[in-house]
Parts: sequence; C-alpha cells; structure tokens
Amino acid sequence: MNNQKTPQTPDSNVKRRDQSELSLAVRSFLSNLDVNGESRLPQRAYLAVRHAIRHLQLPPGQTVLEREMAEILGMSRTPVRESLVRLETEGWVRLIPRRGFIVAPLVADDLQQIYEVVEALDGVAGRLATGRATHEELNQLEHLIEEQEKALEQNDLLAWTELDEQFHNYIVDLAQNPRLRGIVDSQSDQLYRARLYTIGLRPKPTRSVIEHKAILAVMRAGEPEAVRTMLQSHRYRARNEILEALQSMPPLQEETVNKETFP
Amino acid sequence: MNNQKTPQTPDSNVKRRDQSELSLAVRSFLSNLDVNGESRLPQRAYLAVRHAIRHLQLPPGQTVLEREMAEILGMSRTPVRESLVRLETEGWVRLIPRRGFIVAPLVADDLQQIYEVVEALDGVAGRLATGRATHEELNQLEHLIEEQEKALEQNDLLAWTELDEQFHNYIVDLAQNPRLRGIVDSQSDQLYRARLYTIGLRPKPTRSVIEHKAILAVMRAGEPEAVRTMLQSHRYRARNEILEALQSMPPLQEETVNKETFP
DNA sequence: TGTTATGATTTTACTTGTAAAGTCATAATA
DNA sequence: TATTATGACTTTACAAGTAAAATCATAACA
Repeated sequence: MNNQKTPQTPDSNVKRRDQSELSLAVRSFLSNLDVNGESRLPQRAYLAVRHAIRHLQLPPGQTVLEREMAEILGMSRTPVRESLVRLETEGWVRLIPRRGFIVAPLVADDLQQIYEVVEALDGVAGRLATGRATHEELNQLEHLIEEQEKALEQNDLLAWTELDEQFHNYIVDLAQNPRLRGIVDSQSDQLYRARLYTIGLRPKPTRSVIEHKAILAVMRAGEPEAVRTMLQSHRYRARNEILEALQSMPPLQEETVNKETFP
Repeated sequence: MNNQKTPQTPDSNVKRRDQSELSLAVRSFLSNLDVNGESRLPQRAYLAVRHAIRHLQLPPGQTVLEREMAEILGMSRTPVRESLVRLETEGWVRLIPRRGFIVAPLVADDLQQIYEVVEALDGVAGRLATGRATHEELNQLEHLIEEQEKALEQNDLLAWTELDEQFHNYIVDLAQNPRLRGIVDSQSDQLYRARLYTIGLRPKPTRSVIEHKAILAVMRAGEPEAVRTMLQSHRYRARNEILEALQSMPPLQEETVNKETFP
C-alpha cells in the first residue's frame, strides 16, 4: 500500500519512457547549425528544426518536445513553440492536440500531394521566369547544368541532388514573386528528405540533366507556355521515380525508425 | 457586453496616441464571431482575426495589438500571438519587428502575386478534379451556377461574390488534396477583400457565369488539360478587372483609411 | 522658426509559472 | 493469463510578468 516507490526517479536500470531523449549526435547537430545572423529567436528555432527534419536527423514520426528543443537551442519554450506553429502550417510537423508535435511521416500519399502542388507552382514560375529573366541569369542556369553534369560524372548523387534543387529554386527566383517563392520554398524542400531516403534506389538522373537543358533552351527561345509544360512533366517523371523507389522500401514512420542507429 | 471601465486612462479630450483603439463596432464584430465548436484558443483567434480582415473590418494597414485582441476575444496574449504568427506566414498580416503586426496592405503588386499563385493552383485543382469528381458532385457545381444566375438577376453582387468563391472552392475540394486545399484556401481568400473593395466598380460578372458553364461542360466531357487552361484564363480575366478597378481608386493603406467612419 | 534632446509611455519579445489532460507502469481483479 | 483500474509523471495549453526597444510629446536650444 504505502510502499512509496521511486518518489523522484532514482535513475535505475528501469526502462525509461524514451518518449524522446534525442541522441547526443542529433543534439549537437541541432545546436551547431549555422543560424548566423538571425536575430529573432523564433526564426532561429524555425531554421534549426526545419534543417534537422530536412536532413533526416529528426526522422519522420519523431516527437519534438518544446522543452527539449528549447534546452538544446539555448532559449525558452515560447520561441520554440512559435516556430513549431509555423512549421505545422507549412506541413513539416503535425500537431496532436494535448500530445505535442511530431515530425510529419514520409508516406507516398503525402508526397503525392506535395508534388501536385509543386508541379503547378514550378510550372507557373517557369512561365513567368521566361519573360523576366535576363541573359546573365539564363547563363547562370546553364552554369548550374554544367555542374550537374560534373557531379554525375563523379557519381556524386548527393551533390547532384543539391544542384538540382538549386536549379529549380533559381527558376522560381527569376519569377520575382516573393509569395510564390515562399510557398514553393517550404513545399518543395519537404521533398528533399524523400530524395535523400531513396537516393541509391533511383535510376541515375541522366535524363533529368537532358531535360534541364531542353527547358533552358525553350526559355532562351522565349516560349513561356512550353516552359511550363516541360517543367510540369519533368517534375511528374521525377515524382514517379521517387514514389516507385519508396514503394520498395519500408514506409518511414515512427515504428520503423531506430532512433539510436539513425545517421 | 464587456464594457470595461477604462482602467487608468484619464480619458480627457487630449488627443491620444490612437495607435489602435478599435471602434466599438469593430470590437463587437470581432467578439461576436461564430467560432462555434473550436476548442483551441489559437484557432479561435485565427478565425476571428482572419474573418475581420477578410470583411475589411480590420482595414489594410491597421495595427493589430495582441493585448487588445486578447482583451476583445477574452483570452490571454499567448494564443493571440500564436494566431498572428500563423496569419503572418499566410500573408494576412505583416510583422514589423519590435513594432507589431499590421494588416497587410491591399496594393496591386501584392494582389498580382497572389493571383499568379492562385491561377496555377486553381488550374491544377481543376485538372485533378476532372478525374476525381462524381456525377453528384458535378451536379452540385451546376446548382451553384444556377444560384449565381439568380443572384445576378437580382443584382445582388455580394451574394454573387460569395457564390463565385463557393464555386471555385468546391472545385478545389474535388481535387482531394488537403495540402492544396489549405494553400488555396488561405491565398485565394485574401483576394476577397479586394473584390469587396471594388465591388461596385467592376463590370457586371455576366461573363464569369458563362465561363463557369463552359468549365463545367469541359469537366463533364472529361478533358482535364482543357479545364486547367480555362480556369487559368478565367482567373486571369478576373484579375485584370479587379486590378483595373483598383487603379481608379486610392490605394487602401494605413494613411488613407479613416478608422472612425469605416463600416 | 526649425532642429535636436529627453523622458514618459506603449508594445513587443521573451521568460517563467501552473492547471489540465494525456501516458505509462504497476497493481488489482476476473 | 488477460483485462481493467489506479496513480505518478510528463507535456502541452494557456496565463502572466518583465526588460528592452521604439514612439511620441514636450522642452531645450540654435
């Protein structure tokens, strides 16, 4: 009856709750992020958590505790919570009422939704960019394509992935629409971890580079509507490759992730 | 009625700062909003403020004080701030560091950006909806068009505006993509106040109804790509009408708004 | 008169505190 | 053994407090 056992947890070998307790590696990853000049604390927290999710350091399904994040990032809980609210409206994390935030699972259905959005926005960005880009800027695109070819020759798929993102992001920049910029940025960036996860399972992206060249050519020719169509089908093909690769792997969710052995 | 007793404000006839001090009408508008079943306070605040902005009760440029909102809505500052952060990422309000939130100004440049986004997303929604809608649902669209005709006959432009929104929103629903739904919802809804502001200055939307009919016909025929094109040019025309109307009026920003005489 | 300095006031930006709700281990019960 | 009850513990959801910064009115000064 009044055995009064373990009043304040005398940390024995008893299996703890393990609700979170991020590994030391992840903690250092989070706290060492270069959030250089950001003066506002919520913005710093936003960038740090987003970056960690993007690089699968915080794997899908992982719970994100505001107290723990606050401790790691060296701030109080409020700015962390603010950043989580923002990440939630963008789709990076999911709020389970009275339970907290978890990293959004990485499942085909979700990716499909993101792709449908990004395809459309990417397309319109290309259409607008075609009218608004200068010669200089188009040359910059060409430069990025050359870099991609180099990365492919060296079989550096990680570098290629980064360069591909840069290529598409640059086109969006050229559209000169900050709102479009913001939405595409947060949405398309959520595809990155799926690409990372399936990086060895997809065909070598030789064809992507060819398509990039074709897109640039049509931009140079000044045919906005053709650019839109090509970008859209380009994304569509990439989508299918990733979804197929994902199907051959276990869905990346809470249960299937071993937090200890993860990167 | 929460007719608070002006705590220590010696309210003489001295010209006060007037930084905010919302009129009684606006206060009651805000506090009487039907945020029925919403259990979470931040969600209630979000809906209330968004609704007030949408209906121009909180005019562009108006500063939104978290303390004041908290008082009006009967909650503390924390959930209000959370809702403002969300409204900021969606573009409804703008955060000026260390100064606070203001309702986003209603200027052509901004509207143009929103339209570019919505055109693309609306288009893809129509394309997807064409494959995914049932007969029942297409009939529902037809019903909405009939209502629009009635509203036009009675010259009820306000009702027509609502029905037009419903028509487009319904198509987005049919695309069955929650993420797309969320983005379009928050973006296209920001156009509403521009429509409200220019409501008497635009041509009678007879042509819109005709185009709606044509769009529905092509959906029935099952031609997704045609639906996309038509929706896009439909929005494009609407955009031009509104931007033209807006040009003939004073830009709606802080300085030009008389807070006392506003609705 | 026009410009600058100053201080009171307002408001955010962030910290901290707390009640309620949910979770999980353990015990009681069938 | 399987199921249910119980209670300590964790964590959010919200409230409230504080310091720093920006603003604005007024005064001092050229």
